[in-house]
Amino acid sequence: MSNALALLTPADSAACCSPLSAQPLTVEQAERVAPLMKALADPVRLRLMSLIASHDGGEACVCDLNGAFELSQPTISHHLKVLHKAGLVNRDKRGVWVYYRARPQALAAIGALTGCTPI
Amino acid sequence: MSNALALLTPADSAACCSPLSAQPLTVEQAERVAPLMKALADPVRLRLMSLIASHDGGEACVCDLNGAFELSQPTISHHLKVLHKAGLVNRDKRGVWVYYRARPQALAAIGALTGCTPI
DNA sequence: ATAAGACATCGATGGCTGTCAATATAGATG
DNA sequence: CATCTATATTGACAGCCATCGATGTCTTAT
Repeated sequence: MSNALALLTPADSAACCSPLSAQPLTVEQAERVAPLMKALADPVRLRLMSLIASHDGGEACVCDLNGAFELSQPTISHHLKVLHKAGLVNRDKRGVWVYYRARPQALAAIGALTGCTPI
Repeated sequence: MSNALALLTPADSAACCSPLSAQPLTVEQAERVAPLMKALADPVRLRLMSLIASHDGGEACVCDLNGAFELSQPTISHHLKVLHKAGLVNRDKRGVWVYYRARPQALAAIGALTGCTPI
């Protein structure tokens, strides 16, 4: 699981706001960010990510998430796997339960392109 | 072409940074942002958007864009159409040439979720 | 050991997507 | 009008994706 987060050098980030508008993205930058955005570009996964990130401690149990959707348990499991493979969430099994924790750096990597980078 | 940009109320934006982590997205919010992100979640379209946004005057002629990729002209045309339908760029035909112009509000709508909202 | 619960994986299916070659459209120019 | 150039549309194809039911795995409880 290589990390897709080292997207921008400090110099890039200095070009606040929207580096995407500051200068053309390199092929490499585009190919690193696109999978992140793709993983998040789904209503269910956006809500999952938001539910996890806004939950107490920045993490949520799958048992909390399944009930929030009118989708089968395997489908939710699939979406969580996509988020996990993209590096947007960490997975932590504790006893019978599995907790997913948001990785703010991953979100920031997208925000760094489309919005304003804090620092 | 309904506008997909009125994503967050001023109250939402006040919750800087990463509203996605502040409270769970509503179904409606998620369904409005996801198509925007989906349109941008492709390496070619990310570069197209960046080329357009960073070009002089925030707009670029298709003739400038075709040469930047090793893809057929119809394929670039297709990707521009996707960006246009998502509301990420405006289309302006002037004579024989077509200019695409970035809509910063659209980018900001994504940045507002994943990063920090300026104002 | 057996059963029950939490979550993941598998296999299938219908729909969407990126790409191209071929063709169409429309404006400019001779 | 005929032609050239810039861009879009069409049709086809291979590959990916969201979803489900069925099943597997692992952990705890009885």
